[in-house]
Amino acid sequence: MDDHATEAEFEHLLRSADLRVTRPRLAVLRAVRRHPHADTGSVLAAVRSEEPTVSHQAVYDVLGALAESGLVRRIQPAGSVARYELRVGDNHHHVVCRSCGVVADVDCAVGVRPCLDASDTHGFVVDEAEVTYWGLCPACSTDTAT
Amino acid sequence: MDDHATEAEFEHLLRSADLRVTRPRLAVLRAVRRHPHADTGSVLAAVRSEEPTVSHQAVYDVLGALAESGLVRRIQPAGSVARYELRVGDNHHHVVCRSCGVVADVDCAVGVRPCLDASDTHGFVVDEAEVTYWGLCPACSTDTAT
DNA sequence: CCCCTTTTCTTGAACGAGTCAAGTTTTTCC
DNA sequence: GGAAAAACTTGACTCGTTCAAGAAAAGGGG
Repeated sequence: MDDHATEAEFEHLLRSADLRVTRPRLAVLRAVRRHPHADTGSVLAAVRSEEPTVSHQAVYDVLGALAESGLVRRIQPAGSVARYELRVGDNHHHVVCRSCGVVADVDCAVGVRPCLDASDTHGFVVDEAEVTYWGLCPACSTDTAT
Repeated sequence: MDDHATEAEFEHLLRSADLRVTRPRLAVLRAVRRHPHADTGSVLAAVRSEEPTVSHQAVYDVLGALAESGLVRRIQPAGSVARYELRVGDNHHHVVCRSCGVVADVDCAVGVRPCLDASDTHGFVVDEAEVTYWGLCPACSTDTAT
C-alpha cells in the first residue's frame, strides 16, 4: 500500500475543506480508513497506537469537523454509539446485526441523494433517504439456528 | 373520545402480550397515544400528570417491555434520544428535521417488512428495511429561506 | 525565516440518557 | 384469601459525549 500517496491525499482533502493539516487529523483519517464503521473509542485507540498523546477530546473534535466537512460520514444505528466511515459521496446504505451490532455496507442502486421518494412528506424539504437494513449477521444467524 | 373503550382495548393488548395490566402501563400507553414520537422524558411527564407517583425507572421498564412485545415501536434517529409511537404493524417510515429534530410519519408504499431488497447483504439475514428521510420541516425551512 | 493571528489541542470537570441492584408492592391464579 | 411471580420504587451508578479555559501548533504576511 502506497502510504505516502494516500498521506498526501489526506492532506489535500483537509486543505480543500479549509481544515489545517495536523498530526491528530491525519491519524484519525488513517484510523477510519483502516477500521470502517469504528466507533469513537476504537478510533481513539487506533489513533493512540500511532500518536499516543492525542486526547479523547481531540478525536471527538476531529471526527466532528471531518463529518461536518463531509470528509467522513457519521452513522448511528438505533442502540449504537456513533460510528464513522471514509466512504462518502455514493449514498450507500448499511445492514446492521440486531444481535452483535456489526455493520456492513450495502450499495445503493441509485447512488445519488435522495435515492427514494417519499409519498407524502408533510411539507418537509427532504434531501436524503437513509436506509438501514436490520437482521442477523452470518455469525449470529448460525448461532441462533443450531 | 371514548376513553373507556380504548382503555379496555389497552387492557386487552397487554393481556394478549402476556403482560400484567397495571396503572403505570395504561398511563404509558395513553401518553404514547397522545404524544406520538415522544421521547422517554416527555412520556414520563405525561404519565405523571395522571399518575404522579410513577418512577422514571418504571417508564423505562414499561417502554422496554411494550417495545419488546411489539405494542409500541421505538425509533431513534441519529443524534436523538429514543422515541416511541403506538402505530405498529404497517412498517411506515419517518421524516426527521435536521434542524429541530421533529419527526413525522411517512407511509410505506409496500407496507410489509422488509419493504426493500438489498443488493448484496454479505450473508446477513435481513428482516426489516428502515427508511429515514432527512430534511427540514416546514417551520425550519422557511426560517432558513428568508 | 520569524512573528502574529487563528485554529486546534490538552486537561479536567460536568451532563444526561439509560442501566443496575436491592427491596417492596401489586397482580394474577388457585 | 394466600402464595408465587411479575412489576414498581428508590437511589446509586455507568458511559458516551459535551463544555470551558488555557496551552500549543499551523499558516500567511512581512
